[in-house]
Amino acid sequence: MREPLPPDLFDEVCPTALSPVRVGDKWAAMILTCLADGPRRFSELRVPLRRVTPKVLTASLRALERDGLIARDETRAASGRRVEYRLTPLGESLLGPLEVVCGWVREHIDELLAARESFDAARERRTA
Amino acid sequence: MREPLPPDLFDEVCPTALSPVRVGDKWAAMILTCLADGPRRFSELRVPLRRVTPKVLTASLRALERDGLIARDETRAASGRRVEYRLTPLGESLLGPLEVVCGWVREHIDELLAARESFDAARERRTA
DNA sequence: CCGGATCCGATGTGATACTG
DNA sequence: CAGTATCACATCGGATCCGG
Repeated sequence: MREPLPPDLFDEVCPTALSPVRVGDKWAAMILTCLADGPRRFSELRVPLRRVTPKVLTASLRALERDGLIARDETRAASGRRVEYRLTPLGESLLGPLEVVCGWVREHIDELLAARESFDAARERRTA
Repeated sequence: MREPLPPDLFDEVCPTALSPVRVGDKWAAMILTCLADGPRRFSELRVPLRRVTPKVLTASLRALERDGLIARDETRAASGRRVEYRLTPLGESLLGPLEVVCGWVREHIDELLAARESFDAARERRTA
């Protein structure tokens, strides 16, 4: 948690768009993962999620907050504004199931991609 | 499996739209569940999934087939056409994780709905 | 620093009608 | 029986610009 999140955390792994299993919207699973080991600031989350615009990140965070999976803590000080997001107990309880499906995807992503390629190739042949 | 699928199988339970966890598109998880105990014909699937139009059901089945999760078997006979869908080994391997997330939803759906209601009520107050 | 406002294309979902 | 064709609509994700 003390360490900042690496910028390439989701660059290669976790191709959410490719997985048949989704948690919340496009970015929700990554957000939960980022919060698994402690609270994070908005700008901290933007590092690994650098391909998402602020607006969309806000929308995802709001949706997770609405579901009671994360909580938002805002503190105003002379140094400026500080907003932190953290998992609620409910959000933490979702980490287990989330890891189960992530494990499944990691284990079978090759079969999945091969099946798609094969299917698309067969369709291509039929169209041609 | 020999028994037909009950028409109200998904009427109350499994409010997929309410769950933050999704498998494939809107109907994919229900389809996999229907196929868990054996192959089913297109028209058999339409019984529990009576709120989905043929076009959308076809699209869902195609998507699952593309991912290699189900297989499509077509046989033509004098009695007419017969198309059956069944889980592939890959599809069967997904049943475990699927049940894990379904269990989580069953266990926490009340907290989830309460959180949403509370959040929306607070937002309502702010707007007013 | 942490967003909101606005616009827009892509995608998902569905009703209705029709077909090999 | 097992789908297709067409049209319509809502939501999602993103680009861009703006604000406290």
